[in-house]
Amino acid sequence: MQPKQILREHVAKIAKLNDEEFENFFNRFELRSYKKGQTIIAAGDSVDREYFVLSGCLKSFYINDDLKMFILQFAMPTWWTSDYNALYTNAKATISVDCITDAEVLSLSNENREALCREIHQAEHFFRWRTNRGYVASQKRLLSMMNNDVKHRYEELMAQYPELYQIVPKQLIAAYLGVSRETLSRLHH
Amino acid sequence: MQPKQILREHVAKIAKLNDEEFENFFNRFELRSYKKGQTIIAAGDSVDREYFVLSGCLKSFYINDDLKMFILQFAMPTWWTSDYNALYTNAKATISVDCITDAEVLSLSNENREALCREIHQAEHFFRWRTNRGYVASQKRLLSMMNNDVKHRYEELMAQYPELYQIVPKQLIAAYLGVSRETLSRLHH
DNA sequence: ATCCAACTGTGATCTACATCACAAACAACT
DNA sequence: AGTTGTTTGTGATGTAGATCACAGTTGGAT
Repeated sequence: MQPKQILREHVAKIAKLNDEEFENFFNRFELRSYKKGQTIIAAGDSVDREYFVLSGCLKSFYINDDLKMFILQFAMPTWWTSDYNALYTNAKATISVDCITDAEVLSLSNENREALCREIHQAEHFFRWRTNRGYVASQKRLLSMMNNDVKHRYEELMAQYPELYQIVPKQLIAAYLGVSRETLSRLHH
Repeated sequence: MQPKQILREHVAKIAKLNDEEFENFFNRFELRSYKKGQTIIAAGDSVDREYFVLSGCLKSFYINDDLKMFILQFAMPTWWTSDYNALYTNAKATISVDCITDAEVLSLSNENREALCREIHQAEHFFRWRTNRGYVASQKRLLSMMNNDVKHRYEELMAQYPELYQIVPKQLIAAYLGVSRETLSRLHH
């Protein structure tokens, strides 16, 4: 399917844009391709874009002082990702984003998003709902983190995204669950 | 300060509403007062409102099968709270909200929020930014949960909201940090 | 002032998970 | 096919924090 069509169907679920509006909407994006392992945002970078995944799988992650990695999100097709704190506040990135597989994305600058939101009321509506969903998902994950043990969290993740099992090395799944790769490996006993 | 003025200043930080628009905005809210300990949303309820805190302190929390409580948020003046999952999806509440102290709030129905967002572009803008901030804060907390030990998380919380120490029983602070009250108590050694 | 309920501190013990160390399996490139 | 790096499994040991039990303390209601 065409990038334009993918985005159109995604947006149509939430916002009603006529052809002219969607044309304007789509034209604000840039199509980009990345290879497996390529970095899109590195910690320390200035961040002025967010990314809508068309194909492949990205991860957004934080690396602490002991060089331990924590994964915030696996971004699959039709997911959005960036370092939103940096993007919204003009701070330097503390979250990095890179490619787990080859990937195609549509990238949108902060400036263009805000322009769209100004020009097209329904665009603002769309981005409001997108973040609402993200917020609810993030709270759910926080609760699961506090409430459930690793096994439970692992099964939850696999139930929700079975395709991850194929694509993503287990040490990355461990970094998402907030557990050591050794402990994750021992789960199958 | 008057409820109207508190809301006006809060909204003005993000959205530009003229007098007429703000009048419409404000009139959609209902002023409510609650006593310490009163429940605003109980798990299992239908949820059709969210709450803007004028004075006092609320908590939003989840209680698991073992009757253990986890606190999502302490809602202080100018904070918003609800069970947003339930509110957005029309599901029954899994998150409860009640009053840690006597409190005054402005409540806004889902319907009225959506009407405002339809009628006033800047209202939609406001609610988009409010959730953006919440989303970023929630991700930060998730990372801190995975990365830092209890002591670190406790100091972080106290640095950010020193007033909590006075108002909130320590067992509730423990429930926010995701730790037992005994462990929190032993932190001061 | 007194009573009851909610809150806080502290010891003893238990457990989920981390860390370290090493070996085996797998993939990728030349 | 062989070399190199990346990923996974598994044993041994260490530790942060949970849980249970009980005592002391605070605070609101009558």
